[in-house]
Amino acid sequence: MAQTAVRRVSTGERINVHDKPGQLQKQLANRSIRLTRQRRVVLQVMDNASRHLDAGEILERAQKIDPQITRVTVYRTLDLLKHHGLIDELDLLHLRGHRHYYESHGPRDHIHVACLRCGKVREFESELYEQLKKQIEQDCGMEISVARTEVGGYCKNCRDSG
Amino acid sequence: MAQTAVRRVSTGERINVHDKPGQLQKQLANRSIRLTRQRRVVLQVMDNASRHLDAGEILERAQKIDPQITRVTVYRTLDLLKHHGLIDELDLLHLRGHRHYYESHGPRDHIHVACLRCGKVREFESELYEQLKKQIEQDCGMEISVARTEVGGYCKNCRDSG
DNA sequence: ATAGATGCAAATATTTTGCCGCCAG
DNA sequence: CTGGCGGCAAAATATTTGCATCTAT
Repeated sequence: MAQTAVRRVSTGERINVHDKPGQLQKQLANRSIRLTRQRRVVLQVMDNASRHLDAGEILERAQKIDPQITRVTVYRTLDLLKHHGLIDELDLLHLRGHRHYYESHGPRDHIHVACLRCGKVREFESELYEQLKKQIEQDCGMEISVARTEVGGYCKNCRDSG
Repeated sequence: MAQTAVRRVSTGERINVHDKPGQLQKQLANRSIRLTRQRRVVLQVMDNASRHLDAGEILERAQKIDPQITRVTVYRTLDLLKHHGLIDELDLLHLRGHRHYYESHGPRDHIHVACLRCGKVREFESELYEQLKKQIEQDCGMEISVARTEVGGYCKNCRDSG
């Protein structure tokens, strides 16, 4: 059996830690991308998010910090970050409609495991997953730059109570 | 135009292993779900599709068979099929905007491997993937009912020519 | 006969675009 | 200074819903 790591939050520099000053912000600076006031705010929201947010939620939080930020800017910034591979875009199997969710891209890929009944989403890392990606690279002659896995099912709790 | 839609597999990999037409129709009948004229058409389109279609494309094809079918019915039917686990919903990493694509759910899960440059999508099956899902079920106490993996990268061809 | 489907139109939701003034570098 | 960025409004897409009517079973 391969080694497993469930919900590991301390592999090196996992993000989403309030105390750490903008991991994302640094990344952008490194790439000499213009850092505007609005971008700073969106980055801050992403860096501090402890769960997956959709564009609307990101806008909400951003406006609490700086009410001037508009929806359009949020979309444009998300697009920027996405194209630089700094955030991932998920839809969590469309559990709650056709929204898209965003999370800052950690150092290691993880799988999103969602309960179709209670909606809880759990993150899962596995050596097996890394192996699978290597296999794909070899067998398909591919250089993988993004990988996304989303799994839906019923958690123990929901099976018992329903 | 006749309904001679032959299943062409562009990636060299086998796609829908259910060679018999009307696999979906049967499934619905088995579940004693009302089979209307419109549903038959949408099912036929899905069964004969050789590539992933979005809602608009499904509507187009359906209307070629029966012009009376409306967009709304397509959405409602897709929803029905989705909730019965008979089709999968993908977004192919939003390679071409935020559309959603649908494919009839074969007997075995496969991974979608897309080239971010040329856009070619290949399907990939692996025992490793099956193991990974088992691992998730065990470690998370989950009963998995849907699993979706989409991978993006650059294929050999594009790396060489780019 | 009747629960459930469809069609139509309109409402929602979500994301993108054109244009112009403004600001970070 | 200046080219990229943000704001505004409106457009383009995408999806859902209310309601009257029709139909598969």
